[in-house]
Amino acid sequence: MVRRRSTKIEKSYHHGDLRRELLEAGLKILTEEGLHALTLRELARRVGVSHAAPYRHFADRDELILALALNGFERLAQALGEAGKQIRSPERQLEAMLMAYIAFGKGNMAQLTIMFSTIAAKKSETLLEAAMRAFSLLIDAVGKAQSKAGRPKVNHSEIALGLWVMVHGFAILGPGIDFNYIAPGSSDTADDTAERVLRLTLKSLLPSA
Amino acid sequence: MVRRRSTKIEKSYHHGDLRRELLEAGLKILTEEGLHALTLRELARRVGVSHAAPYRHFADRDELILALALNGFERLAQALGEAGKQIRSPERQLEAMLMAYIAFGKGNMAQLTIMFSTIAAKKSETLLEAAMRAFSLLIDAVGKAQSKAGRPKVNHSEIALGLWVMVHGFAILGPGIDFNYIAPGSSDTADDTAERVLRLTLKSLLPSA
DNA sequence: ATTGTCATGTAGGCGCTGTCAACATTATAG
DNA sequence: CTATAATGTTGACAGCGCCTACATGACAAT
Repeated sequence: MVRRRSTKIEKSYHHGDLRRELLEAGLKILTEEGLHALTLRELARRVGVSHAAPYRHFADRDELILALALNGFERLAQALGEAGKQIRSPERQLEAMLMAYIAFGKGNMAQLTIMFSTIAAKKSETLLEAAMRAFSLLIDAVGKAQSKAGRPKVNHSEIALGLWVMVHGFAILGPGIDFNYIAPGSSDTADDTAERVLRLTLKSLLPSA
Repeated sequence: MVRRRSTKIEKSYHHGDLRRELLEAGLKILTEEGLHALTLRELARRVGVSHAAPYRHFADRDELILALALNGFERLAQALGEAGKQIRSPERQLEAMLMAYIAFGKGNMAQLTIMFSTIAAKKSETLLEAAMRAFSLLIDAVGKAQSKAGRPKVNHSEIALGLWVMVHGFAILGPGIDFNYIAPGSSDTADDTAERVLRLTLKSLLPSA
């Protein structure tokens, strides 16, 4: 009994996969129009159900946002994981992960914002765990980069934390600030500037790189 | 003809200082309850005017938020400026400014968020200038710390940028993340952890510190 | 002082939203 | 096969941003 909407032929009373489609539509709205445009009624409209249907899957708007925040950490972890897939050098791999973080933020500003504002609201332990799962990828990468250089992993979690907040800052500030105004370097993009500063920091923090 | 509300005796048709009071009440709501609670009608209620009165001073809600973002950069610049007032050592002064940024974020999360999300919306040149005014304080501090060490100010704006995005990241992530989970150090607070990581980075980036 | 103009505040209404309660339909377990 | 739980619909309510029409008063020109 197929009732997926993919073929959009059947129109049964029960939708069949509403929660997933709500999340997909929600992510789309969030990405394209921002948090203010993310409304349960618009969501219902897009998916083709009544305005109250979403309440069967999310207690309220906050819970929808929380679900999207969770999805954000999962997608972030995946992006980080794939970033250095075919790079051998651990230092380059770390660098690729950091740039992947910034790229994720660039393409998912609103989601990145809710990811951390939701965490700050401290409503969900699950969300915190998802965040830690993503972050542990960074810690590991720093550790590998250090141990490849033959030295013990000194302060490697502190360094990872520092790098994390740094790329997060770049991701958040990047779209708004004209970095050339600040760090003149012929005529490079915000990404280039971020990369340059990041490399500079990396070289300072882990001398092997 | 005094008609300030401070003594709340007079009740004239015209308020006299509505825009200022709206901003004050708005900042209070923003700080205590967050952006979602910042509504023009609630604002009007608190100040004691009709629900449409605020529209004589702000074209719409976004413009109110923009004004609060501008106010945020002014308060941030002031906080940074006062941070190292009675510290002589340039390195310590820089460090104090960085910690002041984090402290500002801790006490003004919602405002800090709108400051940069509003900048990202690129609606106001004035706002960008205010941001640059605040940031230039950081650049100067880095420059002084470098030149005191007797060496040329190499990359000093890049370094300032790196530090900026870093403390911004700390300010945003700090309230949400349990840093001890990540960077175990007996049992220190998030602030302590931030300070430790910051000092570590500082020492790497400007060897004089 | 009188008057006209303009800034500022008020009253009421529109369409949107989140949320709830009551009801309809279907999946599914026993 | 049938009760029951899960899921979707309808209709309502209050609060919101924002608009228009109107009221009040500050102030400058006469």
